[in-house]
Amino acid sequence: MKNNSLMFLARRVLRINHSSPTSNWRRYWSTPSTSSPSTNSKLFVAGLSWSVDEKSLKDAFSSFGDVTEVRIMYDKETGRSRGFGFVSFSKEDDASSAKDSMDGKAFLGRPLRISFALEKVRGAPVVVPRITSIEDAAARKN
DNA sequence: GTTGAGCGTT
Repeated sequence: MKNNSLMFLARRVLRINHSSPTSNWRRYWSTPSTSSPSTNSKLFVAGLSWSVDEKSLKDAFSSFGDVTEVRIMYDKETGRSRGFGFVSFSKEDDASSAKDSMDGKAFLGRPLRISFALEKVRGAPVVVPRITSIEDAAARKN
């Protein structure tokens, strides 16, 4: 029937426009560049009170291990904290234990939200996966 | 004197 062939074509179009590019976009957002988030020794710390500075943040995390870097993002104009920052440990083990025990815990009146940081490096080339057309992949198979 | 999810260089 005519409708059957139309549906067949429609399904193929949907597969081409949806399935493959979707997985490419997922990979773009979930794979920053280098290491996987689970092996990251840098923590993303949000939920900070606006009165928290880098010193008090480092003091709070130093009990879990060697803190190599503490960075809080400040507003460019007002100079006040933006409420989140990054804490690096020399050992991933310490970062992991610090995250486990500090995540959700209140710090200066606000509950902390901690997760492993994405490896964002200024000047690093952005890895954009090539959008491989499904026709090429299918043609290569044959 | 304020606001409240988030992934970056003030």
